[in-house]
Amino acid sequence: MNDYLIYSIEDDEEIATIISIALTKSDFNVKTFDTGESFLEEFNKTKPNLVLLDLMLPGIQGEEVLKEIRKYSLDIPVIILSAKSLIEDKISLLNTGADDYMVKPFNIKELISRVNVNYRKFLASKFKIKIREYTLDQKNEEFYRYDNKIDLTNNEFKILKYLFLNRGKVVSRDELFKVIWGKDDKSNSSRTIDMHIKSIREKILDENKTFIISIYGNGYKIE
Amino acid sequence: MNDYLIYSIEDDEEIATIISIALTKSDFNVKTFDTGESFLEEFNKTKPNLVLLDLMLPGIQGEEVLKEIRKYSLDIPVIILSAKSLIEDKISLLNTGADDYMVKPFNIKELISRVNVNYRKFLASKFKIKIREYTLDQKNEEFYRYDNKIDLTNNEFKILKYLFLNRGKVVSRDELFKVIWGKDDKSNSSRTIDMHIKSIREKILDENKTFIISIYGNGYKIE
DNA sequence: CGTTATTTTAAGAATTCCTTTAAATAAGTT
DNA sequence: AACTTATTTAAAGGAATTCTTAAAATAACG
Repeated sequence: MNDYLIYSIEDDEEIATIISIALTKSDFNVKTFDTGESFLEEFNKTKPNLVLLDLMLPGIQGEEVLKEIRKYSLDIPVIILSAKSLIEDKISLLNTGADDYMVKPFNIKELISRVNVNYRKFLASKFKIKIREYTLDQKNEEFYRYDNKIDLTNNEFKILKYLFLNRGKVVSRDELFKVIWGKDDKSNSSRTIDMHIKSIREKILDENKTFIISIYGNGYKIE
Repeated sequence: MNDYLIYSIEDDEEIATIISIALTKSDFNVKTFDTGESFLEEFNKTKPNLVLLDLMLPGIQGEEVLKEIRKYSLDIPVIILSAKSLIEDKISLLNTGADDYMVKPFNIKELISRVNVNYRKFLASKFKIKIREYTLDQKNEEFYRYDNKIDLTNNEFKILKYLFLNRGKVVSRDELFKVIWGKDDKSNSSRTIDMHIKSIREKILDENKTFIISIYGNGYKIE
């Protein structure tokens, strides 16, 4: 299975099964939801790479679901799958931020092709890690706040990358020394890491220390 | 009119007119062609930002046109507009590299919406200049060969950017001095620009000097 | 073949980045 | 509140990178 996670929101069990089987055969990782509510609950925990969204759902409607997704991310592609063939609906949804719109009944192979259009683009962005308004690009060793590049020095970038890769975990100074400088010693005396953290915080506009958090007696972490 | 250039290939005069008027109203810059041949001739001179492509054309067929476009560029979005509603056609074209597929008769407002989906993405990539296998990103001050970032120093980047912006024109050392160092003097004695050119050529793998070309007695240029 | 321009090599100057030190502030403990 | 320990900050010297210059080697032109 490849690492492309697709959430499918579809209350018609038969259609949901067809979608799930076809995408799985194409090696995608699919998870199906029968309501917008159950999708959003999971969405708040784990973000998918692509969303297939039915419009007419029991409970919260598809359009509202799309708006919720777009509040969080402008990047996750959303393909609308709907029995509503009215042109007004299509236009409205595309303008609300949907990437594509297919009218039911649709051909499953066409759906796969349209998913693949987005998967191609995903492969190019694979090396990017996003946390809050920040994006760290491992491949090109770049760092962004919103769409703006921030120039970091070599060591600054390495430290930040290690914190990104260990999101949620407290990283000690000793650990950073081992990983970035490749040495075991000088842990207690030197304040050089603290200095780098300081200049990173300045550059990325985190002077309140809410992004890179100091854990007294233990090190630093990013939530 | 905005700076988004759309080529529409459509032999049905009535449809062509509708498309042209609607896109123009939405502030796009549209140029219409009634054959694949006439389109390709113009395409070889000027690249559009997006292509609307009818499949059934007199002479060369739409699918062949798409392949020609994709030989040159994987980036230019192509939306297929076709009376062929067979699912096999859709899938085949999407897999050949089309970004979208609309079946005729289509609603013109939906077309506009789908064009806008691509226009949004274009706005983000506006600051990139591509020449041969190289991409120069003015916004983030980055330089790429194929997909790989090349680190340039400040002055190296400025010189290369000026050559990119003046593609085809011979740029003298005096001109570079004025523009990049802001001074008029020291033109004849110093060899510092030559040194920068040398290290740029090394970094971007142009040691044969076929990309940055030396014009004896006049300066440098990029074709 | 002689002249002039460009490329290359090498080394010193300038700038940027890294590290250390010491003082100031903040966090936890009794 | 006072004490202890940790973190942050400011400043300065050392290290590394980038820029500039000079001079020799190579290439282009008439």
